[in-house]
Amino acid sequence: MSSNGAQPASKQARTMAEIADLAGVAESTVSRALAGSRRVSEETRARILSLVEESGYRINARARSLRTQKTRTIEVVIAISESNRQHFSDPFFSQIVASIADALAENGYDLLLSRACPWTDIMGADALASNRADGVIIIGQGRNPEPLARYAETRKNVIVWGADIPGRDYAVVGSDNLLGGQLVGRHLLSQERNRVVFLGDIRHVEIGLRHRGCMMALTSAGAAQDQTLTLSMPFDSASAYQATQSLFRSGAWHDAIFAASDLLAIAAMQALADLNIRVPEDVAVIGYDDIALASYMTPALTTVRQDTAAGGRALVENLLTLIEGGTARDVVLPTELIVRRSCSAK
Amino acid sequence: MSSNGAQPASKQARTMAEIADLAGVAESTVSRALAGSRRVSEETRARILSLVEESGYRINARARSLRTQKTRTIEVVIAISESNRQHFSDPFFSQIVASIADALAENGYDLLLSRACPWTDIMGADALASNRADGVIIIGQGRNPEPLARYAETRKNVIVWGADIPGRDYAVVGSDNLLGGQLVGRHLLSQERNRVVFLGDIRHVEIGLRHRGCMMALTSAGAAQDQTLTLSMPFDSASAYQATQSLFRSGAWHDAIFAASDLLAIAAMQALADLNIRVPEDVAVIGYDDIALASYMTPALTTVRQDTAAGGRALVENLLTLIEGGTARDVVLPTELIVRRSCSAK
DNA sequence: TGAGTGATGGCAATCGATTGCGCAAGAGCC
DNA sequence: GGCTCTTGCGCAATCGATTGCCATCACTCA
Repeated sequence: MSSNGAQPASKQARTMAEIADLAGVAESTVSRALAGSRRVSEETRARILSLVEESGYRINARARSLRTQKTRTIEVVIAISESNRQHFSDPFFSQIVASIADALAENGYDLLLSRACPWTDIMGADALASNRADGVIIIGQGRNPEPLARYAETRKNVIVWGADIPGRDYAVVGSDNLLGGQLVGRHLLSQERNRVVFLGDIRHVEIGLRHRGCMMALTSAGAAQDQTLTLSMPFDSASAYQATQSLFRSGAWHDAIFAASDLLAIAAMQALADLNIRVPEDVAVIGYDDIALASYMTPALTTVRQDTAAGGRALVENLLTLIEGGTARDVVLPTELIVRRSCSAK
Repeated sequence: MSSNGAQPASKQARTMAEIADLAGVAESTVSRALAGSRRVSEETRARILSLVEESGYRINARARSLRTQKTRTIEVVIAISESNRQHFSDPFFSQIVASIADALAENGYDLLLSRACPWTDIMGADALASNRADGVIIIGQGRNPEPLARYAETRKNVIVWGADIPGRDYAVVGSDNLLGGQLVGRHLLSQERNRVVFLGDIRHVEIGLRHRGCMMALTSAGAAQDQTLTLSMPFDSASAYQATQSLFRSGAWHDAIFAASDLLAIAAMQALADLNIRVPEDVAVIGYDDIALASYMTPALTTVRQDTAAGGRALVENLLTLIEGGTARDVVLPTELIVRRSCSAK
C-alpha cells in the first residue's frame, strides 16, 4: 500500500466530531462551516475546510438526512406493465431515465431506481413510506391505473409520466398520445393507406389513446372501420414479430402497420422482410417514440417523437416544485410526426 | 378525500415509539418483533404486527441505517466514457443495469443510479464515502483506467464490469473480449473476408482487446496487416454512420466491418444501405453485445453475445460477498459468436 | 464606567431505530 | 424452600449531523 505523496499521512477523520477536535472547535461550528453559514469567520472556515480536504472527510448522508428529514433522493419507478418486467430495456424508457438522471444530478439529487411498484405488497417496496426518498417519479400508468391512483391519493410527492386520465389526482407529464395517433392517421391517409393494422396493447392508457387518435383520423376521412385491424399483444418484440408474421404469412391485404412503439415496429419490419414483403412499397410501417435507433433502421422508421429530454426535465422540475411545497402542473409535450422512408411516398 | 373502508380510520403511526405506545410495550420490543427476533413471544409479535399493518407504519430506513451502519443500497455507475454522457441509452448498458436491478431487488438492496464517476471532484459524487451506499458497481473502465484504479485502492466494496487489465486490485466481471475478437476474426476468415474495417475507439480497454483479438486471428492466418483498417471514433451512432459513409462513398474495397458495439454496427449498416452497398453480399457487418434488437435488424446482425443477465448476477453476487466480508473472484463470462445474416455465406 | 451591539462559537436536544445488559416472573430441580 | 434456568421485556446508550438558544468577547457609544 505505498501511498503516493499527494495525501500526506494525515489523520483520517470519519465524523464531524473528529474534524472538530482537529480544528479545536465544536461540532456545531464544523457543521456551520460546511453548510456555508455566515456565522463562522472566514478564518475558522478555511481552517476547517482544509482539514476536511486533508482527511478526506465526507458528511455522513444518512445521519444528515435523519436530522434534516430530507434524503435528497428521488425514486424512479418503471411500472408500465405488471406482467412484463423487461420494460427497462426498451430504449424509450432508458432514454427517459437517463434524462431524469441528468436533471436530478443537476439539482443535487440522487436517483433510486426501482423495478417494483411501491404499491405492491413487496416488503420495503415503498421508498417514500420508509423515508428512502423525498419523492417518486412513476413512469407509465400501466394497464390498470387504479392502484396508482389510490397510491398517489395518500402521498404528496408523486409525479407520473403518462396520460391525462379521469380519476387521477396526481400531476402528469407526457405527450399528447391522441394527437400523436391522429398525426399518424392523417399521414396514412395522405399516403392513401387505409387498410391499417394497429400493433399494441390498447388496454394501456397511453396506447389506447394512440390507437383511438389514429382510428379517429381514419374514420373521419371515411375509411371503413372494418378495414382496420387491431392486434393486441404484450409489449415485446417477439410477440410483435410473431403476430405480424402470422397475419401476413398468406400475403398482404393490409397496406400499413402502426405500432405502439418503435420496438414493436422494428420487429414488425423484420417479420415483413422475412416474408419478402417490401417496406414501404407493399406495407408501410410507423412506430412511436422515435428512439435513437429509429433513424438507423433500413428503411428508416417513420415515427412519432416523444421528447424524452424535455420530459425528464419537466418531471424533475415538477417534482422538485412539489417537494418545496409548490404546486405541480400538468405538462403536455409537443408531439411531432417524423416522416422517414418506412412510410413515405409509395 | 373519501377514503374507502379498507383502512379503518386508525391511528397513523410514524415511529416505532408510537407503535410501542399503541401496543403497550417498549420500543425495543417492537424493534425485535419486526426483526423476527425469538426474544418476543408469538403473541406479542402478532399484536405488534397487526398494529403495524393497521397504521401503515414503515420502518424509517434512514434511522435504521444510521444505527446499523448499513444502507442496503448499492451504487451503480455508468462510467465508460468521460466525454460522452449518452452511454446510458446504449441498450447494452441498460440491459446490464436492468439485470443488476433485478439481482439487487432479489437480495433486498436498493439501486442508486449515478451518471458521475465517484472519483470526480463533483460534490457528493462519492456515495460510498458519504454513506449513501454499501458498495459500488462500476460499469466500464473507460479510456483511462487510472482514476478508477486509484479510487478502488482505498475502498473495499467495489466491483467493476470490464476487462482484466494490469494494475488493478479490484475484482472484475466481464466477457472475454480478446476471445470475442478472435471468434470474429476466425469467422471472417471462414467467410474469406480479410479486408476488414474495425469501427470503434480502441483506447477503451475492452474495445482494444476486441480489436486485438480480431487482428490476431486475421494475421495468424496470413492475412496482410495492411488490408485492415481501424477507424477510431466516439461511441455513438452518428459518428459511426459518418465514418462508414465517408469511407465507402467511393465504393467498397473492404469486404467486412467489425464494429465495437451493435449500436455502431447498426449505424454502419444504415450507411452502407444508403450507399446501395449490399449487406452481406458486398460488405459483411459484425457487431458486439447482441442487444435485444440485433436479431430484428434487416439483415439480422451477426454479433458477439455478452450475457448481460449472467453479468448482472455475477456483479451483484460478488459485491454482496465482498460486503459480507468475503473475497470477490473475477468472473469471465462465456463468449459466443451469434451468426446471423449480416455476415454469413456470401 | 456601564450598557448595548455584533460577531463567534459551544451546549445539548433531536431525528428514529437498534442492541447490550439487566431485571422479573415462572418453571424445573434437588 | 432455596436455587438455577429460561423466557420475555424494558432501560438507556448509541449511530452522526443539525440547530435553537445561550455564553463570551471585543468594541462602541453615551
